[in-house]
Amino acid sequence: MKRKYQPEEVELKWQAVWAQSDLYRSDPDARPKFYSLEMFPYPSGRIHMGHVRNYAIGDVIARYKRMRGFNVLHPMGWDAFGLPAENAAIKEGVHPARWTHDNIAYMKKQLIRLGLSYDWSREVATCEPEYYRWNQWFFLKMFEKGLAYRKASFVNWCPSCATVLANEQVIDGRCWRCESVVVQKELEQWFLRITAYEDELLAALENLSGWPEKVRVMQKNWIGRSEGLEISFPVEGSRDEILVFTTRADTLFGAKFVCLAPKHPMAEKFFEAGNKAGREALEKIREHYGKMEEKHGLFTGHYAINPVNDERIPIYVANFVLMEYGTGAIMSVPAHDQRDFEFAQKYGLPLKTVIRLGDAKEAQALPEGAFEDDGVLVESGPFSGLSSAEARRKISEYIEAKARGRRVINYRLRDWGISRQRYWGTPIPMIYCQRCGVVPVPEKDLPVVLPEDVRFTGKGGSPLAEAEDFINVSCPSCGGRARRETDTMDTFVDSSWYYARYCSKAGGTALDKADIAYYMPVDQYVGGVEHAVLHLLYSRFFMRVIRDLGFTPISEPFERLLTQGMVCMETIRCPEHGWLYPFEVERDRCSRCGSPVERGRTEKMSKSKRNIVDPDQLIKTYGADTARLFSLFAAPPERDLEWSEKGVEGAYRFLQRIFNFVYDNLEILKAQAPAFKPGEKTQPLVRKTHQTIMRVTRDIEREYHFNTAIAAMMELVNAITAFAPSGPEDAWQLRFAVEKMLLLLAPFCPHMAQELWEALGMASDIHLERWPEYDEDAAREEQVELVVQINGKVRARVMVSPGLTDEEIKDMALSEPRIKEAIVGKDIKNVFAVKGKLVNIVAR
RNA sequence: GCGAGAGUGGCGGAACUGGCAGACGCGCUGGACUUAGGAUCCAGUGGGGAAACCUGUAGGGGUUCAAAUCCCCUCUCUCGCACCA
Repeated sequence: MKRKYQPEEVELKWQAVWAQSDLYRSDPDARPKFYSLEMFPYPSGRIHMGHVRNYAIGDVIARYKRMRGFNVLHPMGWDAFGLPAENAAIKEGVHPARWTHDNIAYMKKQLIRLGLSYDWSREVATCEPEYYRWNQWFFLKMFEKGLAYRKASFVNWCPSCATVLANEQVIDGRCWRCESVVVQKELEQWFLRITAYEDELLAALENLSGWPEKVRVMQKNWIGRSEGLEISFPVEGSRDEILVFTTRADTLFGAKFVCLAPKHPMAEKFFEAGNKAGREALEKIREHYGKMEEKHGLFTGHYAINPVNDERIPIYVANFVLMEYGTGAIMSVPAHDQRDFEFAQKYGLPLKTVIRLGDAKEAQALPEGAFEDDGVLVESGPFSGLSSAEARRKISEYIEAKARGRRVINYRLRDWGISRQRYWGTPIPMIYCQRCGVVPVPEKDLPVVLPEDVRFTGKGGSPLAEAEDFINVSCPSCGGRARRETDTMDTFVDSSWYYARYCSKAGGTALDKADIAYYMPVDQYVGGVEHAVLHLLYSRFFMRVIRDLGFTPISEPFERLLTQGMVCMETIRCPEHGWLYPFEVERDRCSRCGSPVERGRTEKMSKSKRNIVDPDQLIKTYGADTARLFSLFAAPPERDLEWSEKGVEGAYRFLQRIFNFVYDNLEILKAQAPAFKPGEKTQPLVRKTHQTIMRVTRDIEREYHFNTAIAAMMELVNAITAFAPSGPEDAWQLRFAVEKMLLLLAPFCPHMAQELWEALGMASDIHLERWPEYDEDAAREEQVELVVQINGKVRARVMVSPGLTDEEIKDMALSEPRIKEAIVGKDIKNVFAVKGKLVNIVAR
């Protein structure tokens, strides 16, 4: 009775064995370590194809490195705090803890079903007190070091729900629930001083050679370092001064007005409480602040003095000037800055050209816009004639010498506001005492546990703010009545150090120094580009805090980073029913109304476009090995992947062919000794096997190009199935090829490889086997094709033995009859030979 | 607008430092086995041509004995940033 490939049967069998034998558990030992990590998921309910791809990539790396003899740490956990759990509580009345734990249980089953080689003994869920107590501990340490502090800051506020909204709950400026217009409200909040590390975070990017250039550039822009000059502009008729920041000191002589941010203290001063009309006008400008729209300005009635030429220029309040960057005030040079140009146009302000391109003498027509490039200075007093770069230096020196300002470096990066007016997060371990002020929770009192018994209404403040038992405490310092902080931490705090927690099982401390020393840093991190800035930057920041707390000398958490592409699929629309799921289409028609469907463009899988594949369905139909194989075969990991049902079937067919071949030839294969005969290297199938090992190894090592590695394996399988053994004498070649092929397949399709490994009579676990070695001599072809070109066009092909000298192959090429014929009557100008495989004859 | 990346058969994608364009898979065509084929196996498959041969990697120029690959210009697409002074 012939055995049929039934993936579910095979896969469940081995998953049970692996779980039972703890096969993927890692503990420090004498071997070199390899830490393979994928971004842990938010437990949203079910995994999606993006997860499948992400974890398949990480799993191949982990399994491959394990076979290469590394002690591989490959953990998994849950980014378990977050807003959706709270939304579910509001909408469906399920407690966030319950919702989260149910989701984790389901998703964990899904991950196990994919055959991923995790060490589950290291699983963490960030919503467990055992985890978040260390968030609190890190927070206290940072507070001690001045890295955590409190200041007023704005939040999104829905006046109707009387609650704070996260950015993702604000849709087109309106509340996601009631559609009221969202306003900005100022609250006291906690910040982490990431800016203390801004220089280091920026400089170290240069050395992150294992990271994609793209991500490094994004972080660099995010940190946004710029060198410039701070200049004091005296306010006419008063002792006040306005400090501005500019990177274009060379345009200083062209400054025609000064603009203040609406919240600038001087704006406040210019429009004092008594000035009712002025106050109203100022409030109006403030409403336009931070919005990407037309520029709005308000003349203050005051003038500033340009320190280089004593020119008297008006002071405005402008909505486009940011209080958070630089000094909150700018000098405006309308001729050389587009924004200032637009502002000047609107308010009829003059402009003055002080930079010209090269030797252009004639006046350049301006109305089109500002000239923002560097050039040569004109009408700039003693600095006229200098280049922009020189002028920036000279003018800066001049300003500094006159004590009117100083050179400074500004960063776009702001401190990290971590306060969230939410329930489902880590409580910030702080207490407010009327007598002692802000008092940290003593370390011995950690964790500050999130109370379970709270109400979720979606209205009013955070549910914590109404939890009286939680709020009311006695002050740790004076023992008097005090209140707890009710804000919780941004969940990015949780994910900023989880990778370190995985390798540290110690219960009594945040991290175990010895374990960190062994496992850190992460050797390969895999995840989506969407975390290119925030998560990855916060993690780099946290690693440095951890370092400075004395846990480790390591600064960078992730040695190598792979950002995988998105999983995309064709979109399908019915003119009547809109977007359709793939299963709603039958023979190009809508299964509900029978209208012909329109096939749209390929886009990222999303529920709203319905171009999704359900991993559960996929695995049920084809099995985990096929799901993994196709995910890895259809594109290299860093590129977008186009999902294709037909392609999945192709992957399934490939596995089926292997399975059928092994079972069809089991007698022959098993009759062979597991060790192959030495000295038989010239056999074609053996050669192909060595070549395949070489290619697969090289493709994995070279940027994890699994797609070409799989293509090589497919070629080998084609060669294996085409091989007809003439008898027992050469059947050993088959045995050899199949055995190696299974070893190569093991990281990609772990169940199939193990099943057939066992079928061959092997007692060992294939995943504990060593990655096969190749022999370059055995891989070398006996004959190679020599391409002969005349003037760059292929004119003949000759089989030659490899290793001939350039002279020898040139001679062979020239003596080839077809070549002789083709060059009759022509002059041979030159002959080029390439590495024994190509000859180009130049003949005229 | 600025920054990054990418454009190769009907499709997904190969081609290490310039050296046979199209590996591998999908689809398609023909055949075999079949009551049947949407199963399996075999053969073919960039375009033109009966063939020799010509032509072809977004478009145009250039460098080179030789260009998908290097240089210049143009076009298209994707992603990121976007009043950061």
